[in-house]
Amino acid sequence: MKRRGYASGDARRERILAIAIQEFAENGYRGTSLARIAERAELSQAGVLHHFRSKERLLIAVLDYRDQLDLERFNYGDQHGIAMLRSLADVVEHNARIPGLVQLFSVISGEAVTADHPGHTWAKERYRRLRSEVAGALRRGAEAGEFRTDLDAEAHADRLIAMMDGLQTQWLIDPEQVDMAAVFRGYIDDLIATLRP
Amino acid sequence: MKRRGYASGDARRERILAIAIQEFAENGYRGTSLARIAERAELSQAGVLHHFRSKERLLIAVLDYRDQLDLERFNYGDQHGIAMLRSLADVVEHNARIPGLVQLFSVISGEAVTADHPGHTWAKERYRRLRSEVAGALRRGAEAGEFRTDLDAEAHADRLIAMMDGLQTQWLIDPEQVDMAAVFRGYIDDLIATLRP
DNA sequence: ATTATCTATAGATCTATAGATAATGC
DNA sequence: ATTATCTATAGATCTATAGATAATGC
Repeated sequence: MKRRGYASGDARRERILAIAIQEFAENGYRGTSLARIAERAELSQAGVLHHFRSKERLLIAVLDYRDQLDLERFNYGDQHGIAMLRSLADVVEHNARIPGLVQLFSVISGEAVTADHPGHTWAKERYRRLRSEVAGALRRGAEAGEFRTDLDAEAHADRLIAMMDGLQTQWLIDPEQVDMAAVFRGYIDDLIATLRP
Repeated sequence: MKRRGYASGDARRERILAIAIQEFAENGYRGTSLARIAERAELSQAGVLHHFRSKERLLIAVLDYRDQLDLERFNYGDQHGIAMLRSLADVVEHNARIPGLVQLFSVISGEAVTADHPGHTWAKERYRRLRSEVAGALRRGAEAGEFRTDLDAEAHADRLIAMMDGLQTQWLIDPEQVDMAAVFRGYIDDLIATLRP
């Protein structure tokens, strides 16, 4: 069995992770170099690889870390129906205040459409989980009488996720032009009206 | 004044362009190497740079070429109202048959959120043009009596573009799980019903 | 004369590993 | 003993340029 590591090591790992988030978000996986991360974390490049065995493992660690942050903030399983939809709008509003993390996700998802990208499996599973959680919450809303019972939960889940992602891309590329949070909230309001039984 | 180039050169440029589309689509700008393109086009890496003066210029040429293909297929300015919305659904259906080109756009847009990416300006202008064209076509639809007159054309344009892009990402990452064309057509149908005066 | 190629190479990168030394904490 | 570092380096890349040679077409 393995020991956990020394306290100074834990702190350093946190620091590397925080910097790696910024670098991957700014330059993607392929555009990011370990040397640059090492420089900013004030240790040697080999030092970074002592804590994370390869660049690929570092990316995975970053993605897991981000997922964990999300989970702490927003637990999809807790809500359903109209409350869940409004929570999604809150998430988008919150995201508008953290462009760095949004960009990480957006850039990596874009790169990861290729099967051999180290983030491919992560992205695939993330979408599957998100889709089934949102669809489930919609179905529970219909059962609770908040939505019409003939709604296509899967299709609406796909649409909701697509709308969030698509607005993110537009907003990141040209923030002046797109009020991501307002446009998404408009969509949610219209959707609630449409789905009313 | 400069001559246009010899016939054999034109053919070679076309070939390089076609291969570059595939490579940029597969690996992004940063993940693509001129050497690999050269190998596939059967000339030396320096030969590629004779035709396109730098890697950056090659990317720009690829993006312009793709825009031109799009323009030949679909002229947004020609249509408005419900017909325009149905045409958008046709475009998505067509895209489902050309994953390579869709992926090029998706990967480059993802990378290009960073301001220093060579495709950043291209992406920005592309979104602005698209947004104003779609919004204009919606407004003309309202004037023609097809849509209610209080519609927010800009917001709906943003939503439509976001839906197309977002569904593309999901579909590229996990084609089995998402029927991009069907989900988008469902959105269009619902939208037409909602916007009816 | 212009264009299309090639080889060779400068000058930067990059990741990952080997092997050494120092600090930590059971 | 384990962990945290470092330096040094192997072994691959990469882009862009210089300079030479061959083909094209006014």
